[in-house]
Amino acid sequence: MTEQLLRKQIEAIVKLTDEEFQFVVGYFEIKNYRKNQYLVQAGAAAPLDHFVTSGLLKSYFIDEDGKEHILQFAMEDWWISDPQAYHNRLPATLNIDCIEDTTALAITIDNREALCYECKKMEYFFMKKTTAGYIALQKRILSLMSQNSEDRYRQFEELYPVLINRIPKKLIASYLGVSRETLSRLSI
Amino acid sequence: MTEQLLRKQIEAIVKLTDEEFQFVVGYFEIKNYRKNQYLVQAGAAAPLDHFVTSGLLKSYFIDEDGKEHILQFAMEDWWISDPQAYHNRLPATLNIDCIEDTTALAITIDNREALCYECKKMEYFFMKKTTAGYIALQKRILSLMSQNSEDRYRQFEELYPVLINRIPKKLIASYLGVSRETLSRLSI
DNA sequence: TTTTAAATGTGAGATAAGTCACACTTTAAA
DNA sequence: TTTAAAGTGTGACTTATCTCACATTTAAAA
Repeated sequence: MTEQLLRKQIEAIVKLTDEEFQFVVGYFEIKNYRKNQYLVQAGAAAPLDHFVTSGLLKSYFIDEDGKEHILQFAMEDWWISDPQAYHNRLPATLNIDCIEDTTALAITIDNREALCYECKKMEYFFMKKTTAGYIALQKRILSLMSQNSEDRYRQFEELYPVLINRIPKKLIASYLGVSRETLSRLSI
Repeated sequence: MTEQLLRKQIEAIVKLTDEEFQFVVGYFEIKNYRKNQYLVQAGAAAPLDHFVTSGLLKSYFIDEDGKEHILQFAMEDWWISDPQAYHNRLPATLNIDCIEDTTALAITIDNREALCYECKKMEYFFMKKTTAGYIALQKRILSLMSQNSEDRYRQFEELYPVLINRIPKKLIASYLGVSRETLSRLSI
C-alpha cells in the first residue's frame, strides 16, 4: 500500500500508533501523474508538496537563455516541491515534471501547517527532514565550488547509484551544472 | 541589550510574553570572540549554534588542495554553525572564524532540542528559519549553475549591500566561487 | 515493424575563468 | 611612526568547459 512507504519514513524518526498514522494520512491525497506531465509550472501556483511513492520526477529552473538547470530529482521515498512557492504561497519559479509515470502523496501547505499544529510529532518529523535537506544543499554548493565535472559526476554516482541508469545522461549533466557534451567526454 | 536582537527576530515570527522570552534566553549563553578566532575547527566538535548580535563571521570548507570555499557570512541577526556537525553531533567538516570581533548568543544542540520540546513556539520559529535557509541555498545553487561571475557578484551586491564594503574582496570571491583575480577584473 | 524522436559521442574552435608573477596600496602591528 | 602583513590590480599564459555541428545509437510512437 502506497501509504506504508510514508509511514515507514516517518517512523524512522518518530513512532506513531495506527490511529495517529491514520490521522496523519487524512491530510494527504493520492495523486497520479503521467510521464512528461507537469506538477508545477513557473508562474503558476504550487500548492502541493509531494511524497513520491513510485516513479521519478525532476524540479528545474529555466534561465533567461531558456536553459534548464535541474535542482532535484525525486524517486520513491523522496519529497519534492518548489519550496519558495509552497511555503510562501507565491507563484512558482521552478518547474516540476515527471521523468516516469508517478504516484505521490500530496499535501497542501494549509494541511501541512494544520497537521504540524495538531501533531507535534509531525512537526518534529518535518523539522528533521528540512534540516537534513539543508545539510545536503550545503554539500552540493561546496561540490559545485570545489570540484570539477568529473569529481562531481563520481560523487553523484556514489550518492545515487540507482539513478545513474534510470535517468538520461543529459539530465544528470544538467543536475551537475555541466554541458551534456562535457559529461559525455569524461573518462568514466 | 544583546538579547533584544534575538527577541526581535523571534517575535517577527511568534509572539512571546516577557516570561516566555526569559525562559527562551535561559537556554543560551553569551559568547565573545576576537577577530581571527575560531568558533569551529574541522575535525573538532561543533557543539554550538550562534546567533550573532555584533561582529562578522565566516564558515568555510578547506578542500584537498588547501583552498578555502566560503559557505556563509554571518553578521548581526544571522545564525551560523556547521549544521551537519551540530545536528548530528559529528566532528566538524567546516571551519568558522571571526572576520571582526564578535558577540553571539550560543545554544547547544541539547539545549535547542530541549527548548523545542518545552516551547512549541520556538520549534515553529526554528522550522521557519530552517525552511527560509533551505530556500536561500536552493537559490545559491541555481546562481552557481546559471550565472557567470559578474552576474553572481551583482546579485551579491544587491542581496547584501552592507557586506560589500565590510568584507575583503578576496573573501567575496571565495563565497562566489571565483578566483580573486577574476573578481578584480570584473567591470563592476 | 517501420518510422520518428530522443539520447549520445565526438571533432573543432571559442571563451570564461584559473594560475602564476609581480607591483602597488591599504591596513594592522611593533 | 616605522615596519610588516594583508589586500588589490594587472599582465601573460594555461586550461576546463562551452558551443556548434553532425554522425550514430537507442528508445518510443505510429
